[in-house]
Amino acid sequence: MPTLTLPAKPPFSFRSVVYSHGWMQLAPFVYDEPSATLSWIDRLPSGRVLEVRVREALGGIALETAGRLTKAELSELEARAAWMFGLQMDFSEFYARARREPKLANAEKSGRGRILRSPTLFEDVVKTILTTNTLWAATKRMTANLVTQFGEPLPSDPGRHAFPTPSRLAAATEAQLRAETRLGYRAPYILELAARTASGELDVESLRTSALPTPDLRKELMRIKGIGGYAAANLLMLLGRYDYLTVDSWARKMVSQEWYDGRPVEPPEVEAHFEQWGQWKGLAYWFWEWSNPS
DNA sequence: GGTAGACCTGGACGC
DNA sequence: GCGTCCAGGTCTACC
Repeated sequence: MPTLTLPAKPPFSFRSVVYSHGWMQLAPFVYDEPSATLSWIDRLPSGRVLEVRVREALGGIALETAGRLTKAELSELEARAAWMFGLQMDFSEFYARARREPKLANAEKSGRGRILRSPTLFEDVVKTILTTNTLWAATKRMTANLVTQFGEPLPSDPGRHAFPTPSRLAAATEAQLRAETRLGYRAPYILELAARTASGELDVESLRTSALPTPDLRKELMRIKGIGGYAAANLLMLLGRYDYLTVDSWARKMVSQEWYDGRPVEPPEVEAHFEQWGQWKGLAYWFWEWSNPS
């Protein structure tokens, strides 16, 4: 397939999206720094498993993959890439406010705002659950185990796998997910999510285009077992809703150092510092230039 | 609605 | 080497 170029609404920075959070370190994503190329193994709804490679292009992204795709597959791939990189997202209102805040003065120039998403929201929900109450190294390990053990292999290189489908995960046992995938107590959460999604009882992908007010959407996300306040806020950010903060231990530490001289702070104190940003507070917090990041 | 205690795992740390 | 703490929290029971 020839390289496909997809335009993005300016300002756009491929690097800013890739480094927007840790997702690019999670399987099946692979980021090659020298060539500045993000690649992953994807499984399209048609059943085709392929490697997708994306790099920056003038005004957007350049996407390439091997083999001939049908028209429907090509269209699906374009839609996925547009969603993952938020190509048409508009942050002009956020930038207008950020220009008046020294700690966010570089946001527009650096094209900050877009946050890397996975091809499906199901994958993002699973990964988000795997970030809770654990170290980042363990999140990477659990995700890699899931992909290797349950993802469909790339035909031309069976050692590489796509993210597992809901039905494949639903067919796993809790014992397997605990003992072999090392998910611990998160195993029943992942299993229940996969089973509800595979059966059609839960349509997580529909939440991408939900018109629900953010508090209602948050409640909807929190009906998924394993998704609490932090995880819901993270998923809302991925959905382009920034009204809630992802207040975790790292956030508390940053706010403590920034405004409280290192004294331990609670979530309400973190919230208070970004309240004035209204619907943009999640982004203001996320891209804040902390004095002592660690 | 608010709070205490349990929960897998594994790296970091103190002894 | 061993015990304890805790991390990009959440759930359940109880009040």
